[in-house]
Amino acid sequence: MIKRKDGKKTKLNLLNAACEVFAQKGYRDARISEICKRAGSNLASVNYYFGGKRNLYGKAWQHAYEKEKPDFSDPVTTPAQDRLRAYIQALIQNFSVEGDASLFNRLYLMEFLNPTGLIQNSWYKNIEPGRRILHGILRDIMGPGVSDLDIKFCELSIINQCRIFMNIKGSDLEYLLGQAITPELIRKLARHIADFSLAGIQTGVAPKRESTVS
Amino acid sequence: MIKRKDGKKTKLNLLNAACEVFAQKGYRDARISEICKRAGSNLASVNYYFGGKRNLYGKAWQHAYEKEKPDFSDPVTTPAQDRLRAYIQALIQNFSVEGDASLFNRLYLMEFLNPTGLIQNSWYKNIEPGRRILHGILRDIMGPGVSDLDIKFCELSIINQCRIFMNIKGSDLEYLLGQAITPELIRKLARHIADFSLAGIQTGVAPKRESTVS
Amino acid sequence: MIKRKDGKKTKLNLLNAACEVFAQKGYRDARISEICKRAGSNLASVNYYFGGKRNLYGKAWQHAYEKEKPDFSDPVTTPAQDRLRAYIQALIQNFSVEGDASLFNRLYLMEFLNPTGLIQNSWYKNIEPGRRILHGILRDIMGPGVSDLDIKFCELSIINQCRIFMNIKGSDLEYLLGQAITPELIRKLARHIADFSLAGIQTGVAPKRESTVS
Amino acid sequence: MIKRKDGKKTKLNLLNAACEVFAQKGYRDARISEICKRAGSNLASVNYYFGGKRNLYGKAWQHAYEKEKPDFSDPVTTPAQDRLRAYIQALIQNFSVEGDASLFNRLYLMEFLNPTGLIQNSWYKNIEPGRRILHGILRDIMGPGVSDLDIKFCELSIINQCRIFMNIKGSDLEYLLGQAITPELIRKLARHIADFSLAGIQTGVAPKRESTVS
DNA sequence: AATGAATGAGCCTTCATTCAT
DNA sequence: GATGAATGAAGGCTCATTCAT
Repeated sequence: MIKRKDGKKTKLNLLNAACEVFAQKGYRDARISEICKRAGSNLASVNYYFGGKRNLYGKAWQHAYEKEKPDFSDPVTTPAQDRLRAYIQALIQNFSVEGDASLFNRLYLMEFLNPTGLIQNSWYKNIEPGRRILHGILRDIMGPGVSDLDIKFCELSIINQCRIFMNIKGSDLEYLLGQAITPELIRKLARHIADFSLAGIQTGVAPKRESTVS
Repeated sequence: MIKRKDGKKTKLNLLNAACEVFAQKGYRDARISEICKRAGSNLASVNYYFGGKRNLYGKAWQHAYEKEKPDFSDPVTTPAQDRLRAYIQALIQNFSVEGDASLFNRLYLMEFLNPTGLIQNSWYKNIEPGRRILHGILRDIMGPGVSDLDIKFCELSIINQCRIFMNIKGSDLEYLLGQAITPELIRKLARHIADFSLAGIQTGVAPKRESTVS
Repeated sequence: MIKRKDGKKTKLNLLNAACEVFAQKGYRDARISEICKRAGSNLASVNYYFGGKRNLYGKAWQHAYEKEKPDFSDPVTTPAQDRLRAYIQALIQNFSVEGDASLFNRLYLMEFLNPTGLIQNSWYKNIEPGRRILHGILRDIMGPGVSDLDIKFCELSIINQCRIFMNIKGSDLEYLLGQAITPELIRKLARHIADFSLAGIQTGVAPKRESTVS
Repeated sequence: MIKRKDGKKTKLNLLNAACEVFAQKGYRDARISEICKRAGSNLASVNYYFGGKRNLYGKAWQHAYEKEKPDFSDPVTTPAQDRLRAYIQALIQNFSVEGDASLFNRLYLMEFLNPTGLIQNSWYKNIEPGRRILHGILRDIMGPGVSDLDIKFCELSIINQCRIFMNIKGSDLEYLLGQAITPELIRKLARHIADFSLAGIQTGVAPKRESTVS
């Protein structure tokens, strides 16, 4: 069963294995020997296909993002508030695959903590597009009279609420909430965030208190 | 020949140096040689005083927390809403020392990503107390009729909003907001979070919509 | 798609590329990947055509010698002293192609320093023939009364003088002589060696001092 | 017998072992594992003491030179011709330690063939001084009327004659000469070179033929 | 006949730790 | 009590070679 025709497959195996191991162990603690073992390939294959551990890390990062890219493709005809709910739902799901920080999010934090310099412009390429969609939704809700900064503050409020799973271990979250994390609970949480945020957004609209005015 | 008088001082130097290096490089990339050099001590001193790199890491974690512990000691007589504003202010300041993720927060994320098992019960000992205070404030605002889960959801919404600096590089944040991060901007942000959250909290109170009811 | 028609050509390309790379980098530092790239052939072609790096090295050695074999074919009727001058001229040119040690000479030194055992009897096969010619010339000049050892000493004196370029970098030689190495200078040098040697040879002739007599 | 006090000794052992192994195998083929084994030290000791293989190579080169530095310290009152004989004797001995190319000469050739760039200015620091002495001797013999270039040509003629052992294996030389290489033979050879050269030198003097005049 | 995919052996280096002082 | 010398373990990478096509 010694195959010599699956160049693409082996590469993909390595990529997947790398995502898991890098996300689990971090760049330095990740052993290419383990990655190769999981991918069922030779120890030298990482160098052969990617030219080294560092390059593999960069490719794995991108690969993980592609796999988990959230889908925000709601028709513009949908009411803005419903679009926001869908957005939050997608985001929180994205952040909470498997209950713990998802593959990509772990890699994102890794890069945040120990920048390798191998992920060039990740923010602009990967994060920014999704944020722009949120910006559009918020503009629709808040109206043209609101300043861009106020909208951006709301973006941050919403996105960071959705990042629960990025900053806390599933087990700790369960301890805190006093109950197991079920899909049902996550849905409940998404609804809370949406309600909470829609109310918060109103603050920035209409009567326009002195709130964010210096 | 300035020897033999600074047993405690050397230990403290090591601790401070360790905080910096661990926070900067992460556990694996941190070199005890660098820590010792910064502390102005001998290469073997880490082993001598702490018995190894792993133990030093644990101690450094605690040390960093003590140094940055936020102060939530508002008198209970203060109106709950004002206490919440103060709480948020303290939290965001804690998270944003120097504009980037603070020392302790970096270590917190490190431990989150690569649990060493050396930080036993850190959550319960260090994070939980502060959370209980927030819980109390929210209970005061929302009243006794609200379920504990609803309050905890609000806790999460608030805390995570304050964690902005934990998940994004200062430079990326500046790009996003379109302006430099000044103390003034941070105050503005804190005010936004307070306003946004106070509005969001109301959702969970009074008319009690079907919100968090499954 | 220019395949399957150049078996011989590819082999020759490999041989030439190998000479260059081996001479430039030495046996160990030479990379067959580079040889193949220069030859415009496949990475596996070396093994296919030559059965491995070691064998290729041996073939390249021979190939380089054939390409630079000096021409000592002066008619025996020419006066012996003129034949010596021509010999020296040929030798020094052979050793100084391009101003630096020539291809073959580098390979010769390589093999001298790190015998691979692949160049069997190189001395006897390649060097010896030319030396015999010199021996004949010297015998003609010095006469039948001179011992073979004395003649051989003169051979060595002459040959080694011609080996200037084998032991010193062109740039160092220029520094030493205080001028650029031009064809003109090389001719001057050849003339010096001839004059110098012809005078030296006389020592071994005639009056026969106690010189080389133990 | 585990010693912890012989830092200097271990370093010296490594240096000596390195000279041997580098001279024997060349830079690339030399294994630091073998060097360490010969020095009776740990595999990591090369990095500890020298910071890597490359640095060790540079130090070994210098070390080998110091060990074999020829002694040309004849009083200036000695007749120039005798000083030349002594010089040649010293040079040929230097080049022929053990019958084969000596340690330093092998390293010299290695560097000549595969410049590492680690031997900075070695030529000027190590080779040049000895050459200047020869220059002085020749100037004394040839008189002030002779051009510098003519003297330098003679330098080259002499030095290269002495470099016999740098270019030919001892065994090949024995084959060529038809006898074993004994100290007696080497002395005889030195005498030949001196006689041969002294005669050659005369060419460049007195009547000043058209010799080196283009 | 000739090639590109894939491999395995081995080397240099790093670095936390230990030992003798 | 504290230090500098020295070590052992292990990891990433290189590269000639082999295999299946």
